[in-house]
Amino acid sequence: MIKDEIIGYLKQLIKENVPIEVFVPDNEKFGHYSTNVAFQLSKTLKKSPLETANSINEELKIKNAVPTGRQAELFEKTEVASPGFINFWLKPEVFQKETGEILKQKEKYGSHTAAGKESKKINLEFISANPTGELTIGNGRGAFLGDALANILELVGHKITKEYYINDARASNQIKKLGETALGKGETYKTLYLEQKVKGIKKELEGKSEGEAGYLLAQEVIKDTKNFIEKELKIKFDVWFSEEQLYQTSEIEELKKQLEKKGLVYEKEGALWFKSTEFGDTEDRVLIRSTGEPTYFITDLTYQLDKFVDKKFSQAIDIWGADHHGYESRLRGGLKALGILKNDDDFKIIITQMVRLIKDGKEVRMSKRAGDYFTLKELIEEIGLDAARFFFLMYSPDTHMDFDLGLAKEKSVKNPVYYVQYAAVRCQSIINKLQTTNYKPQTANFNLLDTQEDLNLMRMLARFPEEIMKAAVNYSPQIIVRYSMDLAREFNNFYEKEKVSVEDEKLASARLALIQATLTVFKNIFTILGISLPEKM
RNA sequence: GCCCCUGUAGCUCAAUGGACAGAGCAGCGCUCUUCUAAGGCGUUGAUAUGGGUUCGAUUCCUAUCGGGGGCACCA
Repeated sequence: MIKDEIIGYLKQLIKENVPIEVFVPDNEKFGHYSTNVAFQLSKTLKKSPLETANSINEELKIKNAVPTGRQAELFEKTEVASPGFINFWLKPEVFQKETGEILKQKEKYGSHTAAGKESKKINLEFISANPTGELTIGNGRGAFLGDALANILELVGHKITKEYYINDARASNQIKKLGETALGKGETYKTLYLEQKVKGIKKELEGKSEGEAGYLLAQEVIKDTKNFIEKELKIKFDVWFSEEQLYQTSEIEELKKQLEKKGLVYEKEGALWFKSTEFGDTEDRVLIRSTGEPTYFITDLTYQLDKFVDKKFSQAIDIWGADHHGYESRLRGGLKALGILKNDDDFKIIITQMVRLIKDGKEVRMSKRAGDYFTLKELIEEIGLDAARFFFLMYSPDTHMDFDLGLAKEKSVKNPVYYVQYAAVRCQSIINKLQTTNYKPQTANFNLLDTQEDLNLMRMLARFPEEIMKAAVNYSPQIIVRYSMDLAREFNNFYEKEKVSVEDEKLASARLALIQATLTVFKNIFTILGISLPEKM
């Protein structure tokens, strides 16, 4: 990454141990890249940030004057700006060379090898919806987030296992309630969707207990869900983990003993409680009910423990809906008590906030139980997978999203996803049209590309690996979505002002190669986000 | 009452503690004999409120006032 090269040079100059940050400033009058390191240094040096920045810049200038230094190949100009920023302008060759890298690395461009740093083995669990109905729009948010995040983390060199936890235990209350619904003895989950599923397995249900009936019905729902996730959402899970299977082992029992041994449990009113208040929870929680049945808590704790102990993941990432947030301190406390977590990040929980669905100016209440909810399936039928993915991914999970159905549908042409796709399709279309001419992009001389628009586009392309890294470190796919919009804008600007088919064939070849590089980055972005590249628009 | 998010432009959302707070949509005015006008250019417009920490606060702390969600021997 270009950014890292700059950091490398600064490290040679700065002996003090301070973090060196280099970033792309918002305003281009502050340079291609910029650093605030003088502010950090001024404290230890007891000089003003401006003085500090000036002395660093003087050293940079001296080194830059030596024609053999690599540094001299990097900086065109460095400048100090009040109150203490150092701004860098890089030579065109830096970006011209980087554009060549894109064409060389192709679909690998943007990825990082985890050499030097430890490549983590990460378990990423998401969706994990209860098998009591179809996936909701809220599930969709977690689904797309998890899928894109997996792609991003893989690009920076981690090994990701995508996992779906199925809450299908016969002994659980939820499955029993589902069974009641299946047998017509209760209406907890009564929906049209389930009624149809029940019809399909009427014979098998006869004479079954509630737990068994619920389990059977759950299997039908899961079959559907799995199919929907793979075929419609285009998400591929590595592991589908069944809660019921956990009940078949002795692991829950063993965990109970382990906690007892550590003195972290006590009995009260016939139930076994975990002292979760010792780990930051607001109250203690039941592990084993007075009926002798384990709660979801101990089952889940067993499951999470299994990720670290048996399967040897170095990090587990869970994506939850907002309604589960209260559960975090309990579960985290349990894992801490067992000595599993070295630091908080080992078990990373990402909470996605609610999606409010607005229809005709009014909020559509979504409840599985009420049965009048708008499903993810319906949403995708209405606005398409690309738009759905893009729209959900462009916002931070912390945002309480308002999703206006009418708007999404009616204005779908103006949805930002089309803006980005349009730019990519334009690239493709230019390539299709011109690649049959005498232009030879494979022998492109990028040094010929030196107009403002050429350079702006190349600079934007060169940021891609840096954006991937930023997105990975912050677990934030929305960074890539925002970047894709910036790139589309930069490309459209380029398109307005520069042409590929110019008289000078060498220049034309270079331009065509630049278009190819742009398309490559677009394709890589689309792969991360899971959206398609239309052939025509 | 306690806990988790959250309050930025007319609307939906951005901004690892950085410089003049950015986009899209909506509005207004330009722009297609040229590789896709689903494009480009210009323009109007915002950090809920009061303290604090800092060279620097939309960001961190605190109080107040709003909004969403959660507080089960459900999962």
